[in-house]
Amino acid sequence: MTSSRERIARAARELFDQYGPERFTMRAIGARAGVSGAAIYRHFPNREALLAEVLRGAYERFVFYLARGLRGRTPLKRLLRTGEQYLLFALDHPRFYEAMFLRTDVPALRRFDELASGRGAGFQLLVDRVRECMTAGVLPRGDAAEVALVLWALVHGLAALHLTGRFGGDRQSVERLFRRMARRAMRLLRGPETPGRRRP
Amino acid sequence: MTSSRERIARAARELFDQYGPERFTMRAIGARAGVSGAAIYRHFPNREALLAEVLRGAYERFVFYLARGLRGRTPLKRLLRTGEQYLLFALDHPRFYEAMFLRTDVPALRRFDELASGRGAGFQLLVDRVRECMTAGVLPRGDAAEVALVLWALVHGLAALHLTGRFGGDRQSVERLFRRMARRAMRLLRGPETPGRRRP
DNA sequence: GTCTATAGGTGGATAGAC
DNA sequence: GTCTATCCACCTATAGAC
Repeated sequence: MTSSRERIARAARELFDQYGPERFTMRAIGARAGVSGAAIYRHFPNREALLAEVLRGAYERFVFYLARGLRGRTPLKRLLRTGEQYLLFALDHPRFYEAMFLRTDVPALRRFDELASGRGAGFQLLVDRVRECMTAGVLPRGDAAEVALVLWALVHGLAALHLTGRFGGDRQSVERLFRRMARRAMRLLRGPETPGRRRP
Repeated sequence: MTSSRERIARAARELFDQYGPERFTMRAIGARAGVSGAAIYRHFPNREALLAEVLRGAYERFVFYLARGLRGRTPLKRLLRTGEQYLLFALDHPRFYEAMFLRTDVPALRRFDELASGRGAGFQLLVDRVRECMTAGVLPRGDAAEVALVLWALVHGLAALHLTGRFGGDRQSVERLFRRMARRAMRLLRGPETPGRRRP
């Protein structure tokens, strides 16, 4: 037994996940939920509130992806896996990712600036993985937040260039490039002071 | 003596540079050029064509920025400068940069996919700088296009996170971080095989 | 060439019947 | 609660007077 509100929220979420904000119209959402556009206003005050609910769910899912990075057995693997899960979220939910990290013209997003910024829970998860590696001596000690920012820029840049069609390849090629990139970055981030394994 | 066509094109360019595609309406462009919205259709067939002209100019300016990277005195400096100029274009013309590299909902942009992709003149300039470094032995030999792609992702990620407000800092802090990032990346990209200057 | 007026479309939101 | 009808705002583009 699903209520109308649930069906509307579900329709809105699916519509946004598939097509992004452009087709996120009250009429289209209503049609998908089996009601008129006007009926939605009995359950949500306006489009903005409905969109906010959809995006809240997207951020939850995003953090859920990142948290899977904790499953790795070593600090380095946890860091790599966190980055991989970040990319997977972008590839699995391109419209969500675009809205969350690429666009600036979705007013409802302003409510979530905290979540999708250097102050958000997602980024903090990455910083924690970097710090963990530094503590374990896998990465040279330093500003964990800055290293995390560089890694974020790397994977975000890759995801963004792919999602906007600048990369030109398919999903598989992006995932492969990410793995090569991540390993190279980690190898390099050990710094010239510790090439190979001279200082364990 | 400036023709109406020139005044309209100029108004359109300035309007887009300042506010992006949202406010790029025929009425607003006409108002800025001192004519009505309808008058524009005597000089351009439709909004799309006018937008295409604006974006063509933006890509020219973009390549002009990148070409300044050629002024550096060493291969490494030319590469770093190319990246720096890339970032400067993004910071000087954020609305252009957004439209060219962040957005997917500007139909007129599809005409320029070549230019803003891995097959474009801009990217080729970067690949050339990387290959130059490899030839000079500053970078370890390898797939120049792939290394260029990683560098592109890095600087694009930084520009994109900044422009969408995820970075949180001001323009200066981004430029500073870029320089630290670029130097670190170059140091690291020499690879663990050649730390310091063991193989000149 | 430029104007005003307007056609024609889309989309958010409300009114009032049921 | 849900419907249809409608209002309002805003956009591109065209028609026809000047």
